[in-house]
Amino acid sequence: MSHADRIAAIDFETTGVSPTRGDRATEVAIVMTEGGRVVDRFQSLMNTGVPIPPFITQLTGITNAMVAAAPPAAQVMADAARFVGDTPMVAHNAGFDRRFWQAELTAAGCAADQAFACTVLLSRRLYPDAPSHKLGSLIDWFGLPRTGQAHRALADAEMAAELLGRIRHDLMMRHGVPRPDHAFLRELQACPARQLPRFLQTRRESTVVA
DNA sequence: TGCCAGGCCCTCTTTAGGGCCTT
Repeated sequence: MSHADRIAAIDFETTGVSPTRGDRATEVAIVMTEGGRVVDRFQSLMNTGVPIPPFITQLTGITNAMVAAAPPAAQVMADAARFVGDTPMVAHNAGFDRRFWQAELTAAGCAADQAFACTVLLSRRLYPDAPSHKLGSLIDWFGLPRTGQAHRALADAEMAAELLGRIRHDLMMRHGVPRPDHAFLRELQACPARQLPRFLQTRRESTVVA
């Protein structure tokens, strides 16, 4: 399997939704996939010194004591950046994780130029009849396994990787796209829903000709 | 507790409003 077939699924736990308003990451996890298989994992709590609101602790189970005992955020992010390298990434609601990825790497003095694809946008394209496009709801809807504690970074990154696998599987088996790589996923998520059938047909035809 | 932001997406739209999704 070629290195070019790698995609890294990432998930952050944070103190809130807005890094521009002072929210910081509390935990990051990255699940490395290659040809649809999980080949490596990265996970760490991180300490930014920013207190975690009580309702966030209730949601995630991550306490101020836990992050106080964790390595500094800059060290964790430097390790995460090395782990990812130039691998393209995917996240569930990628705009959120991309903002924290960029903000935390910038704060750590690292570059952050990885491309992101979004499993929310892809799921809305491919599964418009899903009752909900929340990560856990989609996992349950597909009957995919839940591993670990929901709303912890590694469990959510694992679920995002599973959802990505399901998306690529359906693109191949149901839509006839032979190699739904990261660049294709980004084209697909940007395609207006109305144009989706034509987009997929064009992809099939161009692949057959090639 | 759940607003905070940002972006997508739908509609009773486009000179707007509101739901969804992430924590």
